[in-house]
Amino acid sequence: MPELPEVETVRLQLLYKLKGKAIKKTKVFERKSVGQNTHFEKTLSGKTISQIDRVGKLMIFCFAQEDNLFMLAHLKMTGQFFFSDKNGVMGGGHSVTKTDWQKLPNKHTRVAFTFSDNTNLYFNDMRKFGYLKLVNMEELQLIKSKFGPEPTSKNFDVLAFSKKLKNHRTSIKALLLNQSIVAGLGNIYVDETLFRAGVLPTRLANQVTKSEAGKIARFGGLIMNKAISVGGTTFQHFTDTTGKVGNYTKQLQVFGKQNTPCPKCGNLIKKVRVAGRGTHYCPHCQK
DNA sequence: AATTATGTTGCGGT
DNA sequence: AACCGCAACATAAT
Repeated sequence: MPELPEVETVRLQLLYKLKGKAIKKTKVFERKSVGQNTHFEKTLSGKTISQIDRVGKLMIFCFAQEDNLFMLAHLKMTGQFFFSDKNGVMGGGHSVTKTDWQKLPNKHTRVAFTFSDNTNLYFNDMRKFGYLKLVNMEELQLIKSKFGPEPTSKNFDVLAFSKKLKNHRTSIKALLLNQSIVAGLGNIYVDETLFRAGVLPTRLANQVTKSEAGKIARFGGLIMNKAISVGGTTFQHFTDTTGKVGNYTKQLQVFGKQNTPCPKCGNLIKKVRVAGRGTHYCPHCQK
């Protein structure tokens, strides 16, 4: 589930915990989760995490004294990270049940790292869609170049976005899910954004006016920044080390609210299938 | 018990 | 090129 706000929340928590730590040992339980790379463990041995960046929903681990090695981490639908030290476990990813973190590693643990101070990082991923992948600078640049701008960015070019919409005749929902158009929105925040902007998910992208495109961009950024500020929609953390507790779930207006009254007009929220995804909207407020 | 849904993305086919 | 549908996989809910 993690969309941009959730990934950003996880990134910040991991950065706080992992910056400066040297990898002592890596254990791969599921080779598929590291792109079948048989040198994964050896390559990371002794490397010190210096930074964690992010583009869209993709995290990018950087290492000290290494300008040509990066570890990409994509959570896809069910990926999670857990960090454990003598104080307990902290986790981030999709929603978590007790058994996920009470005992680690467990049956969903795909990769485990032990650092030189004997703290641990676990990558869990029930459905094995997510991955950790080692790349060089050239590969990283290529991957980065495929992402569109993020609506959360101050420099987001609304006019360029509006013009881009004119080139497509698929639904606005499908386009907002396309990470090469705008990066970071997923199924939940697309529905929330279109509700706030008053635009039906089924509207063809090339029929969206400049004014509506502006609203979509503005609300998309606003909603995701707000979600980041409260720790995302589905992120749960357990031994709270930062003092930040929060959950955007409470602020959802339409997602998962089918057959309940619209918060603006009171008509019932509908759920249909658009672009192959469950889609929630208000038939009265969205045109 | 079989079917359907789930937060993502990349692929192959039209 | 743009777009659709589905596959990747596991689990919970209907």
